[in-house]
Amino acid sequence: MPKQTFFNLPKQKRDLITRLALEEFASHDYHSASLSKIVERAGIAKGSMYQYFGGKKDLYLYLFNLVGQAKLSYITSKVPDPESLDLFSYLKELMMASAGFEIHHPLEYRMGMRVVYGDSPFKEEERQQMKNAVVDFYKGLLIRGIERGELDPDLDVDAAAFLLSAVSLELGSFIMNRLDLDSEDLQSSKIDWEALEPILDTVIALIKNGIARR
Amino acid sequence: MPKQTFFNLPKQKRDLITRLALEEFASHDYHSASLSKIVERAGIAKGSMYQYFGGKKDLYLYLFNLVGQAKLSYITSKVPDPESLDLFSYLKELMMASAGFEIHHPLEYRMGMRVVYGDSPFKEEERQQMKNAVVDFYKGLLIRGIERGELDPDLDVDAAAFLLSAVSLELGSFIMNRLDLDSEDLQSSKIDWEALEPILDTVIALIKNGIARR
Amino acid sequence: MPKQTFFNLPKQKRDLITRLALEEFASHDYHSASLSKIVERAGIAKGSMYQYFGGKKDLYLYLFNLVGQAKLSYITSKVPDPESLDLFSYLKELMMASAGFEIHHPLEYRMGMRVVYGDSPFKEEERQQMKNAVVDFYKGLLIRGIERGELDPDLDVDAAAFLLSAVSLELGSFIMNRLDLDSEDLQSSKIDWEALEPILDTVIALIKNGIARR
Amino acid sequence: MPKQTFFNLPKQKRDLITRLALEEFASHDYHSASLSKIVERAGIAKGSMYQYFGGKKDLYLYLFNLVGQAKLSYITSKVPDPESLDLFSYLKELMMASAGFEIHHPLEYRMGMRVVYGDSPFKEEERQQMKNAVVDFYKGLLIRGIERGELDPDLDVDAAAFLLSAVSLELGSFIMNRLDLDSEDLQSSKIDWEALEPILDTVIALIKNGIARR
DNA sequence: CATGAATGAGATTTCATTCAT
DNA sequence: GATGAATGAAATCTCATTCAT
Repeated sequence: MPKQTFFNLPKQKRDLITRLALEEFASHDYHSASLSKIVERAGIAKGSMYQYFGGKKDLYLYLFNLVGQAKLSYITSKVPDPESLDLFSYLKELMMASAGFEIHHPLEYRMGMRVVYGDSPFKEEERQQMKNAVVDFYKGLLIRGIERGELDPDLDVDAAAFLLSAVSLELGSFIMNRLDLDSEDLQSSKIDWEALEPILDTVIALIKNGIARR
Repeated sequence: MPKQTFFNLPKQKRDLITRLALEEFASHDYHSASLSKIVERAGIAKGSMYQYFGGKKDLYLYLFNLVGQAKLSYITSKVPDPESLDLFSYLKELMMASAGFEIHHPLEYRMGMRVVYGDSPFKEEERQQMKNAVVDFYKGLLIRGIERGELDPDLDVDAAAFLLSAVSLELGSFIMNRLDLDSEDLQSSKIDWEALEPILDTVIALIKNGIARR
Repeated sequence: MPKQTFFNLPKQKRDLITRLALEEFASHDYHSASLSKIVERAGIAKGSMYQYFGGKKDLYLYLFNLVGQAKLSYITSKVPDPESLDLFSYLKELMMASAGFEIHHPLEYRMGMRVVYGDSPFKEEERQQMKNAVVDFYKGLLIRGIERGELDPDLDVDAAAFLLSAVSLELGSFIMNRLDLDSEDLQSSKIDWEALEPILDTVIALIKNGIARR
Repeated sequence: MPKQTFFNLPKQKRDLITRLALEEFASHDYHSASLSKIVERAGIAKGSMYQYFGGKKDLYLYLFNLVGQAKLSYITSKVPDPESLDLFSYLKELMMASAGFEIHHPLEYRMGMRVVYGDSPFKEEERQQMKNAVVDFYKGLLIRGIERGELDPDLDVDAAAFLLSAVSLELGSFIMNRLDLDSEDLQSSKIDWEALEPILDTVIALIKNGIARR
């Protein structure tokens, strides 16, 4: 919840501040991230940041929400209507979109990871809620899958949702490994988008059928 | 590599310092963790820490090794000979032991997670190596499984190892959720150890057979 | 290269800081000089110094340049055109001005001596360059003297320049001795300026004719 | 004035400590020189230094005296009886010996320079006394020269002594320049001893006859 | 006599935040 | 609304010195 003054800024300036702040929080811990560095790079006065935001925490929360919205709208725009696909196709689209976000918005991705794993001004409770939100989303998906007869009604939905959430959390790391990329490649976004699909096919197949011999 | 001074301390004091340092590094990123806080809580002089350790980084590396050894010896002591079990039984034992460690050594567990995800004095390269070590371990396991005919020779070993590593990373979080525990419960270790087994059975089954309807 | 912040300060405050810093660096080696002491005496916050300067080294370099400029402008203002005087008269004027600077700017003088002889953030190479600059200046003077027929063409210019540089370095010490002064007298500047001239005459005569019997 | 315990040490150990301490004080300011570093390198306990010496200052004074004695005995051993030589030949021998000391005992030389120019636990008064001791020595020499008819009775003895003292202080620096050496060459003592003589001849001639055209 | 752990002062530096202009 | 100087707490680390064993 930045102050109104922030939204009164010319879009260009607002975006500059947002981007630089995001870069800082993406590459540093909440505690280690430095407002001083941000304002220095942005070429604005330190006091101005306090005209725009209530303080460091306020800025953090703003970016956090921004990242969440960005991810949501990215994925929403890429993934088709869940009703039009069977569960596993939908899962694949979802994960491809998710991977796409990580690749095309590496800053947002890395900030998101820090929210989950690193220091943050959130209480532990709130952190758990975030993780649960993902799990709950997958739970909803699975329940619908059962209702539509795509999944076994006896499926342990909690456990399966956990499996999906664990995979999706680490998926980015796996893809980078598989494509032999590193963070810098992400920045420059020279990703072979079509190379993504077979990787996801493989992962989804494993989730679907397990690793056991048939 | 603490200095000899540290090892000459009476065990009680040494353990106190180790525990307090571990608590600090378990609840804060490397940069945010504060030597000053540690010595304050330990009731020792600031200079004394520098008699014991070369500096912050030295202390961190010491704890890091400690955690690694603790985990290794814990798991080694709990998990039976891999040759005497089929793959999935072994996996279950492994993950139970792993979960047991997380439950009974929550500080060590959280410090370990920070090494993987948070800021650290390690170079990115070294961090990747650690993650890869886990994946490689699972790869070895899977390859043996194939050789023993327990797994399909066509299994994508990399992808499957990634799946296992992702699950094992998040397993602690899932168990805490399932048992409705939080960090404080972990500290007091009032865990129903026998409640663990069915949870693992479920997870292993999912990994084994996937989530699809049969 | 202090920050703009420093130059924006009211002259009074800027001068206070400069003077106190100069006093500290004049009476202590670079390593021993203490920013903490300076800010304490100046009655400003520790952090403020870092608004003004990049750090200890930056402050040191600033003072170093200040001293150099002060000396240059002082001497330039006192010493007449070298073309209008014979070599030894010019030398005398030069050394009188130099002594005058040492007497009237004792802090600057002592800081300068420390740059030459004491610890400093300069590399040894740079220190040599400074010393050489003085020697080179005298070499230039001597060469011109030869060209103008005032000196023997066979004069060993290097050795003579060394002699002049050695004398000029220690001249202040000699004058203080001769006039029975100490550092405190310098501070209060109760110097009999006219007493200076015969001393310099004597020294110049020695340099000119040597100490041997004629 | 070290404590008796120091002199009770086996010579080998005593020399080791002396040498390492000298190295430290030769390359650092009094303030910056570190007892900790010395004992670390010497492999002895910190407390032991306080059994040997009253403290940092005591150690410093001990080394200071040692250096003085070393220089005195070195020069005494090299320079012939002053009665057997004319003044300028004696001066030349003196300065050659002095230069020889600087070259063959660089640590002692550099420590001596620090005593004169750098920070030290001596009061300013004491520092002046040391400088004066050198000047007084040259004064005695000059007075004897006058008495023996080698110098003009009207010579300004004070000024001439100052000249000699200034030259002798900087002589080392000049020689190093002339022979194109640096500190490291000193350490390894690969000095062409015979190259020294003509340099000194030149310098002495300048002192003797001045730089003026005849 | 030797040891070396303990101490606390003091060093440089960074940071979030406030507030007068 | 923008500025940026001022602040002081807090961080890491080094050091000379003491003292119990």
